[in-house]
Amino acid sequence: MTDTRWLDADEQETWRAFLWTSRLLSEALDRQLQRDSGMPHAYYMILAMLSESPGRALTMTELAAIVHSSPSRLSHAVNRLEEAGWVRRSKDAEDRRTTIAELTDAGFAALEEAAPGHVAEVRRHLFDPLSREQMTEFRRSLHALLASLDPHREAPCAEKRP
Amino acid sequence: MTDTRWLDADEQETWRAFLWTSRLLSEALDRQLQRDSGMPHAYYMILAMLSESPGRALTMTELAAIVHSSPSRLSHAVNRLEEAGWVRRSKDAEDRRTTIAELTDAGFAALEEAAPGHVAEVRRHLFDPLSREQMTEFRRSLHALLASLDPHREAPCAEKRP
DNA sequence: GGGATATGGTTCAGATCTGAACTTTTTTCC
DNA sequence: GGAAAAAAGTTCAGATCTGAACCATATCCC
Repeated sequence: MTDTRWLDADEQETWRAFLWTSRLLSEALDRQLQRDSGMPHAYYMILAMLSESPGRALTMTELAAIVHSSPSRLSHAVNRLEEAGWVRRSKDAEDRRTTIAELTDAGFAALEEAAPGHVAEVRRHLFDPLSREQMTEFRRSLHALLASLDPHREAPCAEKRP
Repeated sequence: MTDTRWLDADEQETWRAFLWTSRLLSEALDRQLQRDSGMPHAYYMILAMLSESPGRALTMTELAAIVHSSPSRLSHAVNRLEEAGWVRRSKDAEDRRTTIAELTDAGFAALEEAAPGHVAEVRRHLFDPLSREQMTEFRRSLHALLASLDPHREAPCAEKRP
């Protein structure tokens, strides 16, 4: 770090716009979900990812990777979801180290109840303001950023190669 | 909410890419700042915004607006920053309700120490992966999103009208 | 076989964040 | 002038998150 190359005006502006956009969006989603369904966005994601999995179940490690959570955070979150009756833990018979988290029927119902409002909020803030071409170009840029942020491509939003 | 319009494949992909990008970026910044300077990004922002203000001081309300923090969160954060000796609180003589937060010399020094590494991280993850044209287009999209997320334009990254 | 290492998860301690309640001071408005 | 409302912050209680330490099981490799 000999000689810092500071951000010029356009870069500053872009950086702050990105910061504000991501914070405002995640706050809007959290507020909507908390208000209408009594769960933070992180918990919604857990339910959603489980619901898309075969058998509506995943090991804790798989689930942590998909929702990008630390083992610790996920463990706490699943504790709450289990208290709510939305997820059930069980031990794997093959490998007794691993814990399987399974979406309960009540959890699936809660997710179905929450989804429409959540999707509407995402659409309202993320897609309604952008034209289709803008969205495509925007996604291209995000994938370029992901290449740097996630060099091993662990994120479950792999770039589709044409 | 009669009939939900779900996200199509491209929208799903865009939405997940955005989620991952913003989370990975904010984690990368937090990790770098915590490791090299012992502060989370939110605290860095407070120091940075104070340093750019006349007299390196702002009222708590002004500061909360600029860094987009709730009054409560800001109050907690300034407690920590005061314990670290980086910020000093004082009462306004005119309006005895308001508290003024002022960056100390030690706080300014800590900021100067932290800035190069932080800027390098932002540049590395946000600007190196994008061409200049991509960045400009990306910023345009962000401003379109901000129009919906921040209808009263409270964010300090006002769209420049040509 | 059996110790060293790796893997899967949880727990612990502590930091941060959230929303609501509260205190103090100022402004508004008869 | 004085009660009611607003504004500025703080504090309280509780939720969530973080990183490190920890336990249990499984795999590796002589």
